[in-house]
Amino acid sequence: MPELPEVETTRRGIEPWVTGRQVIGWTVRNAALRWPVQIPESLRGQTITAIQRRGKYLLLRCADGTLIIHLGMSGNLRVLDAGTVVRKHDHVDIHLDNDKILRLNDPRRFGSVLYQPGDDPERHTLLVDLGLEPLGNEFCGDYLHKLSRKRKVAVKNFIMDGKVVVGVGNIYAAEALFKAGIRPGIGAGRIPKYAYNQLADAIRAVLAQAVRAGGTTLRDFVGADGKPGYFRQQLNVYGRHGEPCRSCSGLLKLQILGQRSTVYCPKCQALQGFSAVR
DNA sequence: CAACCGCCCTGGGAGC
DNA sequence: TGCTCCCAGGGCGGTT
Repeated sequence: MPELPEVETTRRGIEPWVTGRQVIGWTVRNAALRWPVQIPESLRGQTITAIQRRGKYLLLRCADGTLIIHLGMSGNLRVLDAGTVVRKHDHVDIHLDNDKILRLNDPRRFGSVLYQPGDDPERHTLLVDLGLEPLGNEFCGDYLHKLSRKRKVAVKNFIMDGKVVVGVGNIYAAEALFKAGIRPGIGAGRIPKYAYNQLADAIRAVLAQAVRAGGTTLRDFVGADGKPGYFRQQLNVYGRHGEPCRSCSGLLKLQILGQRSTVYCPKCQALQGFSAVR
C-alpha cells in the first residue's frame, strides 16, 4: 500500500513525463473516490510546472492551482500512451500534450483527486495540519521526544500519526521499530530521548532504503512505469509473524495496536521504556 | 486536547 | 465450483 516510498517512487517516475506539459483534458470514469473527484475547468490548458510530494500526497503544481492526488491503499498512477486500453478500476486520466496520459487506477477507491486554487497547496485542509517530513532536515529524535511527552498512545501509533510525522504507515512503522529495537506497544511518553534518536534514524534509514528499492509491492503497487517495488524482500517483520527473526531466529510475534496488525521480535525489540532501560 | 472507533471500498484467501 | 466470511488499511469525522 502506498506509503512515503511508494508515493516518492511514483513522483520520480512521472516527473520527466509530466513536468512542463500542458493539460489538454481529462476523463473521469468514476468520480466516487474517497471524496468526489475535483478537476476544475480552469485546469484545461494549464502547464504543470512541478510535481512535488507532501507526505503521501502528490502535488501537481500549475500556475492557477494544484491538483492534489492521494493513492489511498491500492492506488497507482502511471504514464501511458494516449489510447492505452482501459482496464478495470482505471478511474481518472489526465491527458497531456505529449500524447501521454496520467492514469489513476485504484481498486479500493480510497484515493483522491482534489484541487487547491492559488499558489500554496499547503493551505488545503488536508495538508495544513500535517507533521514533519521524515526525510527533511527538521525531523529528529528531539522532535519526537518533545511531542511525545504525556502521550499515552503506543509508540507505533504515535509515529503513524500524520500530525507528528508524515508518510509512515503500517509497514514502515513496524520496520523502523524493529531497526531501533523498540517494542511497538510501549506508550510514546515513556520512551527516553536516546531511544527517539535511534527511532528517528531508523525511520529515515528504512524509508530511504525503501525508496532506493522502488517501494514495497504487496499486491497492487506499481510505479509510473508499471514495475513493482522490490523492498518486500528486505522486510524484517511486516507480514512475517510466526516466522523466525532474521537477526536472532526467535519467532516473531503478532500484536494488534490501534486495530492494526503489528509484528515484532520480542528478543530484538527489548526496549520497553524507562523501567527496562536502567 | 487525546484517545478511540466506525466507516469508506474491493480483492483475495480460507472455510464449508 | 461457488458461496460466505473475514481481513487488509489511510485517515476523516464523530464520540467519549
